[in-house]
Amino acid sequence: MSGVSVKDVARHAGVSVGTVSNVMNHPSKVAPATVTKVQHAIEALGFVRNDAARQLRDGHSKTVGLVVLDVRNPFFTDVARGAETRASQEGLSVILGNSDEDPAREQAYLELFEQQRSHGVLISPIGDISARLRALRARGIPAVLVDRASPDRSFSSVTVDDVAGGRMAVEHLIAEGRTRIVFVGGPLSIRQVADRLEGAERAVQSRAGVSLEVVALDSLSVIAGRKAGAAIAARSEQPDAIFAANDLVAMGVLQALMLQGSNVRVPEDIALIGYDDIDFASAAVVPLSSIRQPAGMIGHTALEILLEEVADPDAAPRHVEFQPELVVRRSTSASAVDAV
Amino acid sequence: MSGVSVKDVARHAGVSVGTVSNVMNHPSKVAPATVTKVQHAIEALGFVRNDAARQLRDGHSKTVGLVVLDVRNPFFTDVARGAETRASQEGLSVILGNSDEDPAREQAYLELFEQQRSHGVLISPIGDISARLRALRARGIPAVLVDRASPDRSFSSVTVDDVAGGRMAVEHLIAEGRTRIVFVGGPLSIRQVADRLEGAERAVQSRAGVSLEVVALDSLSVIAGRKAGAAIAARSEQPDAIFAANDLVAMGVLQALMLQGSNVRVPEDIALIGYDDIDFASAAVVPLSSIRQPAGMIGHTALEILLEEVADPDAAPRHVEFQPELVVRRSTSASAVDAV
DNA sequence: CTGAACAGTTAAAACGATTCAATGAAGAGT
DNA sequence: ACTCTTCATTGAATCGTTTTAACTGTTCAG
Repeated sequence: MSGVSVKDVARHAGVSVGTVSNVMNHPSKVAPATVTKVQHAIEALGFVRNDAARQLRDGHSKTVGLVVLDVRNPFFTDVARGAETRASQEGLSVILGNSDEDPAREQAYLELFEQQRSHGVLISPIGDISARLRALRARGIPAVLVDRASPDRSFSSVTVDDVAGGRMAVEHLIAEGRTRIVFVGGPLSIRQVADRLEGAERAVQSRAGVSLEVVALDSLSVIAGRKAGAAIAARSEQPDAIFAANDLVAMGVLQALMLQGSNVRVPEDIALIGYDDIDFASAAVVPLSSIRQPAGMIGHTALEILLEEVADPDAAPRHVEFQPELVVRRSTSASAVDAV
Repeated sequence: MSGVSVKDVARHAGVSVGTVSNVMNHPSKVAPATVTKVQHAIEALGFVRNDAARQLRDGHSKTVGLVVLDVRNPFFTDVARGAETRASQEGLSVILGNSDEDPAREQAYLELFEQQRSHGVLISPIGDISARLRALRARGIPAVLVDRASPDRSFSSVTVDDVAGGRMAVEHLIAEGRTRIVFVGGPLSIRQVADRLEGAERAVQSRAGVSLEVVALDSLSVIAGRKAGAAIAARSEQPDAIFAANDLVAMGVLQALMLQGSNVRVPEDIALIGYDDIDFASAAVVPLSSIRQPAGMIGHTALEILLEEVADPDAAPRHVEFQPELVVRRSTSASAVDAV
């Protein structure tokens, strides 16, 4: 039922299997008449190449693995789309893996990509996986870190300057006259979170009379943000500004602050700024100020670098760092004309 | 450098390749002492199974393909997560393909899954692909339609009753006293959109004095919604309610209506309801009423059915239909206590 | 003490596409 | 008429795993 192989095509077309293969992979090496003859046979038999066999022969597959922290975060789906666009130009497919911030799942995906002998791997790591990535590299599978540099810079990376982003966010809050600032985010083991916090701390250090408190979360989700927001809304002494580690968290915080019964006004009582500038930020209850990152560009660039490493495995690692951008909307500035 | 094969493991452990394979796949057939010996060799050499070879041997891969209309729509990422959860219990991986509502890309993904001899395919189709799916089935790759039934019911499907959902949305608007209703959505070639519209029409038919106008879009995105919203805001004669074909569109419409300069109030002047109840709906400028679909459940169930079909290819197609649920928030009812 | 049953292991035959060295055929040049 | 190219095609080997049939001991029932 399912087994139509090159052999069948060859027989049907009256040529050898080698010729059938050439028609598909090096048509220029084959006489035009033969090409059409073979193509007719392929058509007639409904032949579809068995990718496993092809992969087995040439050692690696036509796929690129991408492991992200959270598929539900639009930032990462944008990264994925960027990577996919570039990949498809090379005839590669992107396999999207969702680690959900779980090191075990991250491992499982790397294992899968290794078994599949992927062309390469793009990863936004959660745990310390340099050992694992080194093993992959030894096997001929390069890796590019996305949204996070490797501690020892031994792997290429495409990042956004999260420290700068964190600083921009908090400097903006300070410029708006805020002094009691809370950072909401976590886990701090995620480098992006730690960096944004570090940026925030630096912004505060240079100013007298400004305090920064950290509310740690165990995941960067709307739900976690909601919980933190509710806790803050219930306090007797409230901060006058909140910097959320990403927009999902910010949306959750915002929901909690605006709940019926809470009498917190945003931005009058508490200013709120997020991070990523996802599509939904501008459509929030109160349009959300945020730090914009060029997500699609990041994916695109990461794949570009990966391709270079495939072509030249011994090339020195490259580190591309994009600069984030402050987007001011009403959640931090009552008078802001909301950018869209 | 990369080539550690069973043969190497076998030599290192002093056994035959068959035994190595048995250690990995049927450990009970092998003497305990031999098992540990082989495992040590695997460890020592850093052996990782070549999936292509395995696939080649047993005819099909350990992956399931999933093609969705739009990865950026949280509804679909939720479906994907549901499917992935179930799949990983069976040791299968889900390959997520994004058709972006483009039939050509949809084709490309099906082609890929066919070449990879996937276990099966879950698809939320854009074009008419029954012929293509029939070909897949003939090759032993079952398909389950997600969020859309096949016209001739020859393929299993997991759907939500979109006609009922559309009806619920518009009946709710009518119950709130609205009479000049606009449906914003498209393309109508997408069955979900057509069904939701049909439901809307049915709701209107039964009521006198209620009109329904259709504003067609060419894609279900925030951007497209924004454009439609702007056009509606600029009219001299405005509708008093808008039913958007999904939440992304609704968010776009909402952004446009609330722009500085527009003096449309939601819900006072125009009530707005979306579809899908994505996480962000409750965090919108004006919390968004919507029609909730059990996204994760849909993915989970679709995969479940797929597994059944893999086990028994001749089983009759199954059709599971979930019922949608109305979620009322402030965008349609000023007095609503916003559900979260 | 023979034969059967059984456990553990092995060697060899698949799976299907690709590639490369070898072969054949057809012209071109002398 | 002969070699020399050039072009098209072929056949066989190869990739790494799994499986099956065959083989070797060993144990045990009769």
